[in-house]
Amino acid sequence: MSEQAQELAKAFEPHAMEAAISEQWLNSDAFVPKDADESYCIVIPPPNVTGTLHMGHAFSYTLQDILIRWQRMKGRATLWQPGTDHAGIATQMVVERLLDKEGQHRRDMGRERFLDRVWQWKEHSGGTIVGQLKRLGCSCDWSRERFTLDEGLSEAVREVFVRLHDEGLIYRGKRLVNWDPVLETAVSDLEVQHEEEQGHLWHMCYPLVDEPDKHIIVATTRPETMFGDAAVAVHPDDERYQHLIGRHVCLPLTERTIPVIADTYVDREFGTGCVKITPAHDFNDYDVGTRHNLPLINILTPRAHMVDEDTVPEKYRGMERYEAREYVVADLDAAGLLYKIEEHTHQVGRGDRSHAVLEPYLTDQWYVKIQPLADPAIKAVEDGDIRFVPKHWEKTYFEWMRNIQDWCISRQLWWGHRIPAWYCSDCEHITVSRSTPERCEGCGSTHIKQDEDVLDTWFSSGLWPFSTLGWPENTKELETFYPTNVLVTGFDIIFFWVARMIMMGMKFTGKVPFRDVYIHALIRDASGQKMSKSKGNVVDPLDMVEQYGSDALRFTLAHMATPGRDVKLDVERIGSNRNFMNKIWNAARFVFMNRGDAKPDAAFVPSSDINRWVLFELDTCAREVDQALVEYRFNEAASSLYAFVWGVYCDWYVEAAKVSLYGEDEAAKLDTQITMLTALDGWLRLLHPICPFISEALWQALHGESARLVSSEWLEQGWNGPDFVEAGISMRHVMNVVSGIRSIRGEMNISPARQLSASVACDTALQDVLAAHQDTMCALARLEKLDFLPRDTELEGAAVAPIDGATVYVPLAGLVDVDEELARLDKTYAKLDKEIEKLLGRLSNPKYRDKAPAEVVAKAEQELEALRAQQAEIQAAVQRLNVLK
RNA sequence: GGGCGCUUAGCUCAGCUGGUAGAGCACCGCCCUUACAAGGCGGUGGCCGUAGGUUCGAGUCCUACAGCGCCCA
Repeated sequence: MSEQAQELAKAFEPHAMEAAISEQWLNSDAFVPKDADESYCIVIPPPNVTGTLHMGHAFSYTLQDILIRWQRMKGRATLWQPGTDHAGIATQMVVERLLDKEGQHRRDMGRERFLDRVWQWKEHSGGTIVGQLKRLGCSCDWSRERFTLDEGLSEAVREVFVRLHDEGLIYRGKRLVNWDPVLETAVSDLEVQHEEEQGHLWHMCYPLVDEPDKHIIVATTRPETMFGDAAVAVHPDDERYQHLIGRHVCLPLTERTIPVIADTYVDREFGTGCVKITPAHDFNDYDVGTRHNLPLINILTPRAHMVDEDTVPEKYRGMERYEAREYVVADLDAAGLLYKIEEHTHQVGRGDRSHAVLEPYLTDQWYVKIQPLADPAIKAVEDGDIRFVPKHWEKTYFEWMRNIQDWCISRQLWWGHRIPAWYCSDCEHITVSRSTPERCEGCGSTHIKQDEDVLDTWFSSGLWPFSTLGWPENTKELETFYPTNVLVTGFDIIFFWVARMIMMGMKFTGKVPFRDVYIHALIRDASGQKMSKSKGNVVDPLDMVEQYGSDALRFTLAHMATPGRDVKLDVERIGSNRNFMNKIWNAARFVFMNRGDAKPDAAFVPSSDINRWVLFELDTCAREVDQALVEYRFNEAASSLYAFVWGVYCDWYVEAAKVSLYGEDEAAKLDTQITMLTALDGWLRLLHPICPFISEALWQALHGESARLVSSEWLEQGWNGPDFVEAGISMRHVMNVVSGIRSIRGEMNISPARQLSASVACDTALQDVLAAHQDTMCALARLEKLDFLPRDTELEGAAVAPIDGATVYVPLAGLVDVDEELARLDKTYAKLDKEIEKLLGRLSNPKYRDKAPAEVVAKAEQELEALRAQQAEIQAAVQRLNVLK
């Protein structure tokens, strides 16, 4: 037994092995890009610094690592740029919750102390996810790790802000925003989750000013906002209400009167066809208000309590919005002004972080004028400069980009990039500057104060592909790696992030940030539910790594990464792939036990068919894997490897190789030793991108401890010349014979331990081919004897397996009874019959013969002939057996 | 309301440019054969959601419908 085999444990044990390999990689420069003519770069979608690795991350990053490792092996200068995102709202919330437990609040602490606390927390737990990525085997260049709040990246943010501002593309405006009353910040349209909720439709009576005994009934889902009403609107063509347009109604519970206006926005079918218009608290009403020049009446505080102002009757001031609703409804009812209440389901907008019901709220915010940025970004995809994979995601992108709204970029948070704008208290001027200014740009006053707010996190993430490479400096990295090759991410952030990177990239570098956008699916649990902590159906990738090893998890994820479909993760699958890893492990052990003094040799041309055949199959597998990865078909790469390694190398090749390995012929033995090592070397290379740990460990066992697969070359041999093709054909026949015998054995329940003898009836040409592999067939089919008969020999008293070009006989003599064999033959006959009928149906159609390509017809005819021959054999066999009865 | 996706073996899913259905798991036999029982060998199982159409030929292309899911408003 060789040294390597002794070192390898009998069963695959990922823990220690993965840790050791990981350490080797991380303590070397294996992940640092080498110099090369061509480059390849992926920037990591930065995980949230507060986060821990979930299955979605594991999936996405596994796919990226596969691409990176594959390209690295193909010899490109390869950079996987890592980093994390400061995740403004999420991180601030986490720390606020911590403080809450200590009975503290950030407002009491003050900005500086609070931020100290967040940084402290970031230092403490910010590294968690990075450690987890390493555990997964991610081959990022960790020496280049970035954080969105780093100095360099912050500089990029200020640069972009100032430039956009100077060009008039960033402006400050007072308008309605989506306001989160719990977090007390504005959020963008994208951060609103619209959910259908059960609510009510309150029908309220607004009396007419000049006919107090008559009233208009308005229907609303938010009665408490009535204090902000500026009008009642009806549809201009609504015949029911023509006489009301232009008149006034009394606003109940107040002293105010408001006009009745006509606007086509009103849906005549909805409610009563009369709606209250509250311009300061509803997006649609805001537009109506603008058209009709209505006043904006704010009635809410930032925390969604009723304001302490004249607009709200004294009684309701300070009430929380839902409390106020109850009182308003009760008071209207008491006044006889509540007509009815209906059950009503409607869309409610909630904050995606706080889950609080958002308020349309009138505030001053900073906006990016987006259309000038969007146009080139749309064009880049239209022109094919950026390619979505799968392509249909383009539609989603276009749909959003073509209806894009100006982007609210200010957030009323503390954690993030502070807006580089200073307000002067002596004049109205706002100074926007890259560096902190001493005085007001307008009047020179020193009474300036920086904007309290920070920028939306996505504002900095949008710069990620070039800010991480050193922009705004013109760095070597930028020159080498930008535009990057592919962005790998989930569809859920096409708008949030992908679109913004394209817009910002085009604007500030003049180039697309990446050529391809590979959109992968979402990971769900085994029953198709989205994984979430609250549902408790989260499968923790680290648990899986713990249980089955990183390679098994990675292989499973790659295998399930079919384009355009969500992934239902079944833990059992990971278990079976762990078994695959064990299979690999043991196959390698076998090779090491039997390698002798041989070494793998990529230039070696084996002399035996078996050895040529396995290299031919390996070559095919290499092409398949390579092509699959070119097309981002990770599942096909995984399938090809599985089929080759298990189905070809382990199931057939290793078993067949034993004949020469255990035999006396030293030349044949060496031929096999070199081949099995060469093939192992080859498929470990192919396996490396998907299963880096086990492939690395075994490759080092193969080549010696100083060898590193991670920095080695991809397999590109070309074992596909005529000799290899021919060997493949010969082996196909050999395997047919073996399978035929195994079928008889299996179906007749003949013990595997029992040695059989068999005969093959075939023409001399095939006999020549098969005779060369007699030992192999005997070994694989467990035969003590195999002989050959002329093609049309009929052997009596034998079980029959017709195969392509031959008939295999296994003498029954005392093995099984005749009836059993007859039943088996019947079954086979019926199967063939079905096939034949199908083919006949096709071939008997003259149009088919006429129009189908000649080679297709010829193939069908050949098949038919072969099937008929097999059927004839069975028929003959049945007759012979019947004589015996 | 607009858009997108899915529907194939008991389960989870492959099936790329149309050539006549595959895998894993499960299940049923027989085996602890000196790499591996986390294994080996053999086997059962499918009107490819429904209805039309194009075609010599449709799981694959087109249309409609149904069910499920997602996104946007």
